[in-house]
Amino acid sequence: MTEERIATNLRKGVLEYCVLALLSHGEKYGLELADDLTTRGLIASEGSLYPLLARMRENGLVEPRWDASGTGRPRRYYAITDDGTDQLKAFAQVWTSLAAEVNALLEGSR
Amino acid sequence: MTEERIATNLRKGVLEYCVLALLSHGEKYGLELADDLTTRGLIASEGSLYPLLARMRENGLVEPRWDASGTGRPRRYYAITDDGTDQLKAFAQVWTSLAAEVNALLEGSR
DNA sequence: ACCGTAACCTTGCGTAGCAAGACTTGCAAT
DNA sequence: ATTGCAAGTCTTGCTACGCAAGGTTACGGT
Repeated sequence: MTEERIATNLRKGVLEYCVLALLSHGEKYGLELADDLTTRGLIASEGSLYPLLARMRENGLVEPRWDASGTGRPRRYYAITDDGTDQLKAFAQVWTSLAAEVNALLEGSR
Repeated sequence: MTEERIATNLRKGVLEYCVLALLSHGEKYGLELADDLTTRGLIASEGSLYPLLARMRENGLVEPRWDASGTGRPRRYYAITDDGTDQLKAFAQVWTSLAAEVNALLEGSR
């Protein structure tokens, strides 16, 4: 309950870059990303991911590609773009310094 | 520009607990908190802090006290409550595991 | 024909940070 | 006295994002 609320707000702003980090290893499709992120505790449902992927597509951070070669419904594979890679680097810097500040505060409060 | 947008979203959900952590050392008043948090890069302006303090007050996480003994305008000092201390502990756990996941992803993407 | 399931996407909602500025109070200089 | 300034508190309007729930498309098994 209360911990879910905490986690929900923590995820804001982190998720987008976790997707980029995952894609930096190679392309993945939607549900594959969703399952991975759910396992890691970074999303609560697909409802967070698909709107996010749409935004990232519009902003040119990822490049989608339909693949209907397999069986079942066609999958949409996403690859990271150069812009996405740049954003990922920028995020890593901001994250590192913010995480350091938060850790310092938490350390000090014990 | 872009880094500010990144930081803005990262701050969501972190700020409330950074305030609790700061108050766990002893009570502080509004602008004192604001200056400290600004220095640490955790808020961009007081506009984030005062509404947050109002929410935390309503939720019983902090206990305010007017102090007009000194010089200048009266200050409103905030102290952390038992509920606030509990929330801070809960946050520390959620934060630690989420930060570990994010760090793992960033490590892996290099 | 029907159902389950994988995969994709949409809608409506609540929440939280932010910029900008309003309001109040005390003090100091003219 | 009056003006100006700075410290301090709070409000308004905006935007962005995660989420739950549900809807859609395509295939395979019975």
